[in-house]
Formats: sequence, C-alpha cells, structure tokens
Amino acid sequence: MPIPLYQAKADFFRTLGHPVRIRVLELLQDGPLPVRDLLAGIEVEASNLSQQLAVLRRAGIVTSTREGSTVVYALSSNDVADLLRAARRILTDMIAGQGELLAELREAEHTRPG
Amino acid sequence: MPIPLYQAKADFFRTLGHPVRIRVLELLQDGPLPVRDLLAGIEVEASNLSQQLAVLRRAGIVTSTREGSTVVYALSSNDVADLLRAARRILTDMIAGQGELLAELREAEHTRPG
DNA sequence: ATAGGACTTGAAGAAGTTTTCAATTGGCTA
DNA sequence: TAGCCAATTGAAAACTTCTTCAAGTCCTAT
Repeated sequence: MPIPLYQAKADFFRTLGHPVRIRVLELLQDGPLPVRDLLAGIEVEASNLSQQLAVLRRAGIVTSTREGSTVVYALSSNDVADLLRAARRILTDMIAGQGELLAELREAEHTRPG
Repeated sequence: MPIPLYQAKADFFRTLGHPVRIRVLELLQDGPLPVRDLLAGIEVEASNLSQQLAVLRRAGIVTSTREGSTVVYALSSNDVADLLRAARRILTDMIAGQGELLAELREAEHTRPG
C-alpha cells in the first residue's frame, strides 16, 4: 500500500517547516559542510542541531558521511536548492502583497465602505 | 523588528505541511473553486476543511470571497502552483533515490561490511 | 419571521513536535 | 588505555497542532 502522494508532499513540507532545518539547508546550498560549521552558523545547542539533522536525514533530504573525527553533511539532491529559491520568490511576493494589503486596510479605516 | 526570513520560510512550509491543505492547493491549481467542490474532492468533514482553509487564509496563501450563499477560494499567487510542481519533482526524485537506497540496503544484508 | 443550506467558529481533548539534559559512541592523541 | 573532542541518542517535559462537536453567522426562499 503506497503512501498517497499528497501525504508524501505534506510530510516533505512539514520536514522543511522548522527554522533550524531551513538554515541548515540554506548553509548546505553552497556545498557540503561539517557539523562544526553548521553549528558556527546557527544559534542552537549541539544536541538540538543533531536532532534537527536527524529529522532531515530520516526524510532523505540530506546525507551525512563521517570523515575522521568530524561528520560532513550535504544536500542529497540539488533540486532542494531550487525549491528553496522558489520559496524565497513566493515569500518575497507575499510579503510585498501583504504590504499592499496593509496599505488598503489602513485606507479603509478612513474611507469606510458604503 | 522584522521576522527573520528563515523563520518566515519555516512558517510557510509548516503551513503547507498537512495533507488536507496540500489537496486544497492542488485542487485550486486549475482555478478558483467553491467550498462545496473542495469538499467533494477531499475526504474530510466540513468543519475540519474549514479549519484547514482558515490556516491557509491566515498564511495569505489563499483568498476567499463570498458569492451569494457560497464561498469561493483561490490561490493568492500562482507562484504557489510553481512551488507545488517543484515539490512534485523533488519527491519523484527522492522516491526513486530511496528505491536505490533500499536496493543497496538489501544487498548489504548479504554482503556484510568488513 | 422562519426554515434550511453553506460555511465558519470556539473550545477541549488527543496526538504530535520541540527542547533539554544526561548518557553514549567513535575517533584521535598522549 | 585514558582522556578528550565531535557528534549523536534516549527520554521526559513543555509546547503546538489536529480533530471533533456543538453552536454560530450569513444568505435565500418561503
């Protein structure tokens, strides 16, 4: 019994839905990095970062390989970078759109609808 | 104090992270629809659908307009449709990738690492 | 005004996720 | 092999989201 595609999509987006996980993916967009560097770039405790990396690993979004005493993470597909770019575009538009909405709302306070 | 972009992104993805919400967005990809039609296309109680529509509305991803006694929903930007397509592509790749991974794992059971 | 249909809302409990801390593993060097 | 650093794990508590149900709004027709 295969998981329906809409469920898989929802799971995938839910996996992206955490600020630490987003920052990890953004940092990995320019190439693989050791945990040490992720830790330096994100304000979070080591054990919390590890938990979030585990979520990304379980979802198959990143891969980890041990190199000596450090562990290096990488995006498992560069389509993920595309997706993050698409999301940035949408968000930019939406924030701009909300700016307009806000302006309309402010106007509405003065020019009450008839 | 503006919300950091990585937080906005995480919130946005979290909003997409629910099977009913994904199906709503998929149904709206081809144009606006009244709630009645969404309800016909998704196996969920009316009140549950309403709750999920409210989540999408609050996030600014869909808009609703009342037309007589029915309410019509639409995507607020067609970039959302692009994003869903990007997600479908990634998911397809990932599922294929996981097929390979599975094959490797099965092999590993027989050819134990030395 | 009343009834009925379409949709939404509020609130409470159930279910799921996140954070945190202590304990643990794996590798390196003395 | 002892000690250390890097990273991970398990488990409990704190928090958030989801589902459900009863009650509510808004429109249309009688």
